[in-house]
Amino acid sequence: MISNKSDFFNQVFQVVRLIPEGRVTSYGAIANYLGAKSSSRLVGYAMNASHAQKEYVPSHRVVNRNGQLTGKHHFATPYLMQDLLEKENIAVNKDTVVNFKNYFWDPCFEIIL
DNA sequence: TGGGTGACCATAG
DNA sequence: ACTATGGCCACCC
Repeated sequence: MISNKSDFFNQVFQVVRLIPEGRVTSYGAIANYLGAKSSSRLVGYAMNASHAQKEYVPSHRVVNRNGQLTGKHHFATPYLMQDLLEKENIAVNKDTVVNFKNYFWDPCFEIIL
């Protein structure tokens, strides 16, 4: 149980905050963890509002299932997302996380229920 | 109240 | 291998 509130957005934000430094996950994985596996679009939609949250949400650690930085245009600058990832020792090439599988962090598997 | 939208994903051709 | 399409459902007019 991530949050008592049934707020979908809130739950997404909570999960994203749990992503460790130097790791990434996918929209689908988060949606799956929240029990809405087909609603991965909602996760992306939620991230759109992540900047407005009181608590910091490391949305740069969330990429699509191919490891592509599809949301980079929604950051302050298009290169910010890649920049933040590289600061966490995650290599990015052509908008794609190198060795994405290696860094992949699946909430279902990593969070102890 | 209802329809459009989206930082996605899986499947079909 | 690549493109098209449908589903999904919370959110915002």
